[in-house]
Amino acid sequence: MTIVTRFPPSPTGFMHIGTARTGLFNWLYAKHHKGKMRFRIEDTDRARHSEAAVDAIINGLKWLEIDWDGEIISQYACGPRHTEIAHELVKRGEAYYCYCSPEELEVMRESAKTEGRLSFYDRRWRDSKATPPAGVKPVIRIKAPLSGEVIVNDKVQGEVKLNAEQLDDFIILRSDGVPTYMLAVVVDDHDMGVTHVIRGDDHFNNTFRQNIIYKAMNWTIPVYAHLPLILGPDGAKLSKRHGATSVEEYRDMGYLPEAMRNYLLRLCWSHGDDEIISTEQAIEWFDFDGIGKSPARFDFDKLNFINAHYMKLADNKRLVDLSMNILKLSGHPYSPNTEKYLLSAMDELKTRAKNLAALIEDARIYWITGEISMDEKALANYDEAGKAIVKKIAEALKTLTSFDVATIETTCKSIAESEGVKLGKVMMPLRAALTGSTSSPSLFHAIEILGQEEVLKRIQN
RNA sequence: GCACCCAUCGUCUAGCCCGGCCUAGGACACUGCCUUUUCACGGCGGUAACUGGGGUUCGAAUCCCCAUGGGUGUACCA
Repeated sequence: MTIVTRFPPSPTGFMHIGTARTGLFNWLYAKHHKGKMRFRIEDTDRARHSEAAVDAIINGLKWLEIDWDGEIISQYACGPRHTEIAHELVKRGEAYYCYCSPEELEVMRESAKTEGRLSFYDRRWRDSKATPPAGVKPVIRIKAPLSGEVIVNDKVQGEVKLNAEQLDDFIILRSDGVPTYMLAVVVDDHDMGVTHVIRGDDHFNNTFRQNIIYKAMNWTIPVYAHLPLILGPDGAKLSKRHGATSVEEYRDMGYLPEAMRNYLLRLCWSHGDDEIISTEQAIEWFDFDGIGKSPARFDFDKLNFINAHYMKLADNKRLVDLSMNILKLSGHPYSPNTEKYLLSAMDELKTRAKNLAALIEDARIYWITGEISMDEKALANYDEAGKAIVKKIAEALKTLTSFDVATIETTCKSIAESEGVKLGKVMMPLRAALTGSTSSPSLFHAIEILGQEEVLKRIQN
């Protein structure tokens, strides 16, 4: 039997980090078992629907380099089939029409609340022979079991039992004829041949309800795996106030997709002491037994560490291209030679930064143009004595006939010696003059990369 | 409120299912030293946890119960 998982996001306008994690796990599980992952857009909410929102999800997935099998299915487009099944269920005696008004339901809901019951609908139309009220469009409700225990077998959570009293005869077809989510998911998953449902734990309670539909249709219940949720650093639901929550934000900060995958994988899943896990290894190792049961907090520090690791491994040209995008995104004016400089300096730059936005910041010496504005610390280094030293360096550099790292270094060191100061006393003013800051990559390298003419011009300014 | 789930360093986790090998391991973060033209990187160290209380047992992080804390769900949303 081929294993079929699914990725069913609802188009909200961006791709949440939790959605990405679920997608990754579905993808890894399918890959591990040489199965397939289907892609379905849960676009039944027409009010919120937009093509741009769908694109955001697709782009997010593509950026993460997660692929899927077959066409993208629109849940909305499957509406007629959902309706058909709803009526089929009525025909089979597994569902029925309910003519309750919103007011009636509100009364039931209130009394359920005061009595501390979870289910509230009193099933008054379940086996009613009464004449339906005129002019009322009914909903269709499923017949939930009246007593006993309902059991969900979950690959992560284990066997979970629920008393049938907790279950309502929930609505599967609204009065306007639009199917509900509960019905649509089951029908789509069945029609798409989904064998394994891997999703967030927030869906767990739905599972009991969805199984009622599976049973009523006599369909095979899929294997379930409910993943613990990803929380914010403070343990509360991950939201915007914690910082970036969408994958595109991480992309734009210059995180690498392979790093994102590795980090997300390690939330709620482990393989012994392994931390750095390539996608190939992940596919080989991924299975349900490595998934933990408790929710995990999103930790930006660890993501940074993982990203820094993958940046060191990444191809220089690729990093230059990505950095240029980020530089453009930042809106800073930059030197026309930036790309060339970055390529020469990338070996060093990529070992220093946690992400590409930080890399660009660190690499300012390679892109700044015009007058350099110094920060406070730089200014302190660029005092009268500093200025004098920088002037001396400029004069010395001017006379060099060979402009390489070794010669530049020797030149600077001999100036320090003749001045009777430590090398730092020479380099810091120069750094201030060249970068406007007190931290930068190795100046010897940078000076070589920029070239004699450019460096002298900058010192002049 | 009710229902379900979870509970090891600040964080991610190993160990738990099949009690002794656990004076609880790894990683991030933090921190000390080394390296160093700055800031980083890197190398070598350090601090730091079994939520509490009852059982069961010769023995419990590991099994059971209760408490507490946290999460999720409770729609004619998805």
